[in-house]
Amino acid sequence: MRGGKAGAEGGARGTGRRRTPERAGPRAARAAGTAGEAGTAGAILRAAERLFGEHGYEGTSVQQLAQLAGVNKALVFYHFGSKQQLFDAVLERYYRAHARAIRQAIRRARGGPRERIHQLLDGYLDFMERHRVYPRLVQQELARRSGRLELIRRNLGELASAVRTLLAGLCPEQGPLAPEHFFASFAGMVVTWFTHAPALGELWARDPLGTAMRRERRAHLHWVVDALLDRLLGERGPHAQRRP
Amino acid sequence: MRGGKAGAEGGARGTGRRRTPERAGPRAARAAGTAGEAGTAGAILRAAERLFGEHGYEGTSVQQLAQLAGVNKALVFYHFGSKQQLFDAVLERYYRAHARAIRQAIRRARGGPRERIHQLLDGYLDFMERHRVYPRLVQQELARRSGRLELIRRNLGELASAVRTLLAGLCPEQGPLAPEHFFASFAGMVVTWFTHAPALGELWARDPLGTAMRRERRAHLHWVVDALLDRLLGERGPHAQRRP
DNA sequence: CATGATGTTGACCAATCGGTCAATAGCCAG
DNA sequence: CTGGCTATTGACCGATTGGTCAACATCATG
Repeated sequence: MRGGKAGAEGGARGTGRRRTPERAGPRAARAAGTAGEAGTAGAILRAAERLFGEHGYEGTSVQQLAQLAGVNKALVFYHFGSKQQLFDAVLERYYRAHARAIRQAIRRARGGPRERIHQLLDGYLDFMERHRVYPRLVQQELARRSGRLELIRRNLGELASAVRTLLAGLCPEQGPLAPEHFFASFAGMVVTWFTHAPALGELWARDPLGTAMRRERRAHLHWVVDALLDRLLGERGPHAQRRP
Repeated sequence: MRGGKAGAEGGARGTGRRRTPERAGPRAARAAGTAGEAGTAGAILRAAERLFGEHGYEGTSVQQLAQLAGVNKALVFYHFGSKQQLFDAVLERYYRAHARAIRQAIRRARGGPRERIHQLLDGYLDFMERHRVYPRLVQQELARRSGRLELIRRNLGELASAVRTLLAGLCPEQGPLAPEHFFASFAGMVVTWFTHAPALGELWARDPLGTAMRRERRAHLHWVVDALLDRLLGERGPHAQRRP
């Protein structure tokens, strides 16, 4: 807790302004549209996406935010109510975009289970490549105390249930080969590639986010998908588990 | 940049103190020992490990640090010079412990390549389970501007080269099946399990860090190792690549 | 006891923090 | 032109930030 009235309550000083906390901007951000958000609020939002993604919540000041957006600092509070609510708005936007991308990838998927899984992976990778600060944002939110976990859960839930549906019948429902583990494994393999990109680049003297390396990574992940699916299908037969 | 002289330079005001920045503590932290660090400096270090790991660098104040350690705030600067240098000390300690654990796992490994790989994975998991804030610390450091990338590279390098040695002859040296990709994949699968634990727990109503789930996860990862190795070995034969 | 190094303390600093507020600019409807 | 509404501004607030400093405690050695 730092600065300010530390609670937004307790004021009611002199003027009759009752300080309704639900206000938070010009009529709920322009009809709550999913538009590209031109104008002042949009500029602030874009600056927030970048700075929160690069420096984290605590590492970003409202001053920097306003400066990058090219607007007055007070406008941030006018349009979004508080720094925390601005952060929530940024997360919400990303989550919506992510969920939309996942749904689209599932809807467009064609072919058998194996092909559909490959297409879902491609959709996931596409989204990550288009929104590179997103995994960092999520990770930083996870690290924070009393983060908006329900937001994350809602969003992760969409992807997780998609994976569970796709894997239905291909793997056991419980134990080490449950869909949850495969979901966590692939999310991990994809996400860390982006969050650890600076260190991996330093280590290999090749930019992991460059075109060539991204394509290579994609091929690697598809190869892993096939390897796991083959073993999964093989084990449904007479094969025994290797490491009990 | 926030507070203070904002540069530690340019002072030289009045007093003759030339402000040698190399000072930073009581003769370089008690002979630079790897000891358990009892005493004031140790208490500060332990508090720093916890708070930096939980709230991140920017999210932790020197005040909180000193309070948790039960010492005066000024002592933090006396023993470690600055907040940044304290953070570096914490990272350095973890890196040393990590490198030691990796070396030990490699030295103790017995059997053929497959068995050695399994044992290295176990060693990696053991370390992560014992130091749960470590992956968060690394991630937060990665996200920060002008982080100590060389520190991370040195540490990641040790593990990466171990993986490369173990995989030598088992996989191509370049392309989507290069050791680097397998290294990144397994690091990702392990690390995200810990960094995303709160969200995954919320999602599944089971604690990913609980004993049962940790054991399950370990079994899953060993299964993945076998699946990938089998396919890798199979492809060295007459098999063709599935997805060109 | 005197001395000097090593630890420790609380008061203090400028800068910055998130947030508020009265004044105002712009604009459209009446 | 006049209200009334929204958007914008700059000055301002108390709290907290990382960091400094002179005074002081502690203690082994001369």
